[in-house]
Amino acid sequence: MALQAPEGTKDLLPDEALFWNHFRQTAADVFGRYGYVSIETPIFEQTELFVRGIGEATDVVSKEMFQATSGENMKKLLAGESIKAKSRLSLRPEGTAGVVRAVVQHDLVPQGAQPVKLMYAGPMFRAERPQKGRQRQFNQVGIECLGAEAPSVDAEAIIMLMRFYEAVGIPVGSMQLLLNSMGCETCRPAYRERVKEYMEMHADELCPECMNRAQINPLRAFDCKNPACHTIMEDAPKITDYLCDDCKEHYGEVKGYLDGAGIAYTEDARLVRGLDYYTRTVFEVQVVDGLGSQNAIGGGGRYDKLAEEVGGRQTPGLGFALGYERCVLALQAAGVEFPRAGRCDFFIACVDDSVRPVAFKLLQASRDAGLMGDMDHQSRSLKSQFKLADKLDARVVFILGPDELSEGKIKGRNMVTKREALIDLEKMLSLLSQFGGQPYGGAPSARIEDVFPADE
RNA sequence: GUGGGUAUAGUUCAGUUGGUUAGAAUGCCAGAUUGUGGCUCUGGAGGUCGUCGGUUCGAGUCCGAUUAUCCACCCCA
Repeated sequence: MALQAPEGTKDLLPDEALFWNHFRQTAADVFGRYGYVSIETPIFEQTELFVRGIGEATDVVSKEMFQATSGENMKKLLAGESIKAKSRLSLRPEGTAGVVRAVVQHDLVPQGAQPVKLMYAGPMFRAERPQKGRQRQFNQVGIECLGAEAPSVDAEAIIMLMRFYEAVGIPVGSMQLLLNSMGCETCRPAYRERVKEYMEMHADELCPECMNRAQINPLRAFDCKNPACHTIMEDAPKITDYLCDDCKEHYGEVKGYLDGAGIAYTEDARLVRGLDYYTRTVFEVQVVDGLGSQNAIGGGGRYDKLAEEVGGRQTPGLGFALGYERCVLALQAAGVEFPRAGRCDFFIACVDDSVRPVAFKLLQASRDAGLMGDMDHQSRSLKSQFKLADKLDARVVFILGPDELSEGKIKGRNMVTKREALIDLEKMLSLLSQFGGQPYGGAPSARIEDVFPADE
């Protein structure tokens, strides 16, 4: 049997790849206005980064990471030998840890400096069982802001996130923004203890898994889908009642900024994110249609201790990530039209093979001048060539045959108006050559109207 | 890791209580008189029915295994 893409992976075929590019471009446009600039970090990192950054007890790290060890080291591991810590590599399961590592390594936020605002877009890897809205390799777009503790940064990022969804076409009414504060190192431990105590009081009513959570990370029990646990946890102590004064103030100011910007949100004391690094503000955006049970299209929060965790100086941070594939599902559910394939200025149709060399030369000159066009390479009938031109959505078809060539002309046909006219081949070539110089990547570029005016 | 569903043409799917040469739509290719697209019409190519085994005179159809995939749990974007 023919080989196929690995479990949980998906090819982005041309139309989809086109939309992925559009999606990233939109993100760059929106986030760029808020001062975010791109960063590219490796797709694999030392495993230790994720263990320390995300947390050893998290599901993401404890059971969902793809190891990416070299062949030599893999042999050693299989033979039961140990390898150096720095040789233990993993494919990144999320983007934040790598970005924070880069910020620390290159000291992008020197003491007392302005905060740094970074964005990224690319594939993440988690060895989970695939289902709707969940793949083993999936694409995320995310941002990280390091060096600023102010609540305005939190609010700004949330506003920016919602603006992005809107820009990319997700109906505002289909989204719900959930907001919570998880406290900091001074108030959360006490709160955790209270939740743990509460859970132990209700030990016989909670599922075994939640009782396990009570020991490792009690707050995660808020996420349990078991109805019984759900009702028990409804009455559990709420973090908002236990926030220290600083956290309470911070959270209040975030909400104030959001209110002022007219951003609707739902406070959800049960919103606890599954990554250990989160502190204070956490948020998640869910959609109602199209996503099955994986209904979060984006989420993030503040992580004021993460930089220290990976060996840097104390640097407050905040970020979010949004899942590309899930956004696509949400867009499809909302019936949003996807942008079609790119422009095609012209197509050169050859009446017979004798004119192909001239057509080829003209085609190349046109491309060098900045036009997008193509010709047939299979000696197809003129009729077929027109069909092909139509499929490419060419605006103009140039027809070149022995008749035209003998007079030094070429015929053009506007595919919309159906107007046809003969133009001088030499004039066309010299016109195109004026756009030479830096044909690719440069500004000067011919338009199809320059060569074949739309109407006269 | 656990549970359930599905597997037939490039794609989306039919296929009767097991019975001769496995179908449709769409896509692809070619024609419908002279060198011209979309619409329409006609024709054509394309499938060892996921794989292996079993029951049977006979299996796309029934049974088992296996693989893949989808959905759900867990968790996350």
